Amino acid sequence: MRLADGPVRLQPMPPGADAMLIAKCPVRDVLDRIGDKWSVLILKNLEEGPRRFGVLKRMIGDISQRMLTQTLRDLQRDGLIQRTVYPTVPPSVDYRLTKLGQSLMDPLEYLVQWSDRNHQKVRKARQSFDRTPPGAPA
Amino acid sequence: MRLADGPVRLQPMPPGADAMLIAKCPVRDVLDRIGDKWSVLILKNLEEGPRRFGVLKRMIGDISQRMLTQTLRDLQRDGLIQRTVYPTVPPSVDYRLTKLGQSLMDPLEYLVQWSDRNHQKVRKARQSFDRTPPGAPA
DNA sequence: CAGCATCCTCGTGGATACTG
DNA sequence: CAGTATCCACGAGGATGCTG
Repeated sequence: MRLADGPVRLQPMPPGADAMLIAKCPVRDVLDRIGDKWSVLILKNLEEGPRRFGVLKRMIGDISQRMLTQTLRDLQRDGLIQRTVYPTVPPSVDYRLTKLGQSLMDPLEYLVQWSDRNHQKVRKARQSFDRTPPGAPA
Repeated sequence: MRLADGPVRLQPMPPGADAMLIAKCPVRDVLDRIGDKWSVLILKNLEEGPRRFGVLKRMIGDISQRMLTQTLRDLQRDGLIQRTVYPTVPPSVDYRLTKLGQSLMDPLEYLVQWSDRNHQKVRKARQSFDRTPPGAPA
């Protein structure tokens, strides 16, 4: 796979050039987007169809107005969702997945499935680790 | 990425929205892990086999010692990688994927594939968005 | 209704120095 | 070699008030 634009570095690089290594990694474009706190939640909510701003806010519940606006904007910027403004009074706006956004839901679904099947194991590993820290007495 | 680790209920929600709660969404466990800056890069490097600390550091190049140590410990805590200490002098430690960790690579691979195929579209959408901001003159 | 503007907290992660 | 320990900059994200 391509984590970098070229082969993974075997030797240290001058600082700054290495930052580009990650910056150019395609999967980081995705992870930086869906890795944030709200993107996946919003995407999931839009999977069933167009949703208005207020509806999204109520559905998610514990998202601030600020973060909803900002995340929606970022998703739109990346071409994953489309924003439609209806010139009514008061204004109405809805959001929906673009084709690109819909296509992202497929790989995302695999991740969700893995999570559903394995989150218990992760939680158990976590508890076990916390009970018996690395520096534990023999 | 600040994800809630406990129950989060600020206001009453419509029925059905409860499933969207962050605290109850297993995929958050995964995104919280792989969504950080280094986890995927490390996991990818471990895909081919056990790697020692110093090797990982050189392979990745621009990761600080602190973040490599910390991310490795978090991955270990979640049961995704195994840490093996060889009591040599000087000490030698290697890391490898657990079965759980390996199984995560599959859904991750779909994400990587999607990224490789679509990151150009994302970048273009981004550029287009930045050239023509939402509040652009009619 | 669907935002924008502002202030502020706190977690992530970088830099550096030290050690068994 | 494989870490710890500290300090610190930055930005994500929460709270609140205002607006077209």
